[in-house]
Amino acid sequence: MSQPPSPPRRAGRPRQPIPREDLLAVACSAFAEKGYAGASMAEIAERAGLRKASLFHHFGSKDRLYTEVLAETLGDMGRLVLETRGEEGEFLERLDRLSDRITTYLGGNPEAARLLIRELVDSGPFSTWEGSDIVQSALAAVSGFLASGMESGAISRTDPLQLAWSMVGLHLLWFASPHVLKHAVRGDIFDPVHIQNRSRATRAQVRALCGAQAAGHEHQETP
Amino acid sequence: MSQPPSPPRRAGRPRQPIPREDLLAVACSAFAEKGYAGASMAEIAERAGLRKASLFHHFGSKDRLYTEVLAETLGDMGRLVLETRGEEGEFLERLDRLSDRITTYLGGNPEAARLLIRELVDSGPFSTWEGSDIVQSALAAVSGFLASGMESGAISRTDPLQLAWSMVGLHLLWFASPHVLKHAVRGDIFDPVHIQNRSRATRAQVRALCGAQAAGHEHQETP
DNA sequence: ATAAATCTACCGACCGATAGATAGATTTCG
DNA sequence: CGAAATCTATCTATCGGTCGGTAGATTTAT
Repeated sequence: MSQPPSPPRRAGRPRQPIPREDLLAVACSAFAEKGYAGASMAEIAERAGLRKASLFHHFGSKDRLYTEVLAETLGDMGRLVLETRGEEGEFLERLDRLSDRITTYLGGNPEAARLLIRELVDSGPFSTWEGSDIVQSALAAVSGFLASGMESGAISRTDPLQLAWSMVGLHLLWFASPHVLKHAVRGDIFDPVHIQNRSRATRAQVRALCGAQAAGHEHQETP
Repeated sequence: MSQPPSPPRRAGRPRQPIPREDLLAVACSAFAEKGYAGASMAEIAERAGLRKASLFHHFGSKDRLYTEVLAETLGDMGRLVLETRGEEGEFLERLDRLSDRITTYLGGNPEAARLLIRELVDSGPFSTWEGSDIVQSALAAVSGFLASGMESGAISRTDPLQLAWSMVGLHLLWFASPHVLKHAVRGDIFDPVHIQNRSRATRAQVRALCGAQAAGHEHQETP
């Protein structure tokens, strides 16, 4: 599972330093798998192929490393929503686009969903920091997007907040519980085939959840 | 935040021992808030008003304590599903009943949703134990229930697994992220008023998600 | 009834391991 | 040279867990 006494690099400035993004990627995977408390700096360092002290040299503290990792994923998701919300086109079409983008992103980044869901559930030391604002604004953005769909009559009128958060749960939990689903589906949910299946399913589910018609006819007449 | 040198009880057999269920309740709350890795036995003991050594006297190990806590909540949820599935009545009516029961349970047990979602997301040391089977069978039960609804034509025909897991996410995330929602809704989501709101919302959402008609008319004609 | 024996729930003190974090030496790049 | 990146070594705090003991409660023997 690991090479125990590995002196991974010799001391001194290396010919080729480990890229910062690689360190972040390893940390992201560790935090996603074990959570903030469960992942140790030593383990992250070992996985990345350097020593714990070097990790501290780069990031100062575990908090800052986690924050940096989280900000990246959180930023990606936020941008996804904002981008789709700002585009032109019919509402239902953009709603589909949003579902597809989220599924594609979460499917392509197996750590993202777990990392996010952990942060949302945690009441840890990060419930009051800046990242919390990002979550709040992202939630507001989704709610606003859905509300605009209700205004235009494209989807049923309900509480946008409740709808938004149910959508978030619907999207996140699937990709956040790969080992539970591993038995149920036959194989890895991050296989391209399964991702495409999920993509199709979520698009339809989100539409249904929002109270839109099935795909095919894009506008409705109110009876 | 804590009383530092508190000698909570004196040694020797107490006149009134702390009930086991109280210890479990405290542990449940701790595990729900901070996760398995984040919650320490010393902290649980302190919250419960005794010493760490006494906790080990009662439960033997952290693993066993956690297992006991989790088994309780997991059992409750499983029973909920099985019970509703086995009842008589129209499918949509039972689907509503299931939504209501889940919302009532999660709303009445603020730790449950977080504890469950943590277990589902974790790939920790418990992904291969007996509790995993409970999760699997619960998932199968929900899928089977939905499949029966598709057979009878009460809801649209899709992949029961994908639908089931989306439903789980929809239900769990709301009650698992109280501090995120605290800003968005005005107040505590575990207030009876908000629970009732959520109850109404989820019933409608689950129906919509499953591709049923809005509440009111219980059967449909296929055009 | 009462005294001895046992049981139960608790405690303080401790253990090895590991956590996050720091200091200082070393080596290499620019 | 000086800054950057890495190492080894170490610190302190805390982790899960153990040990031996203590005193009130319960049971048993006489």
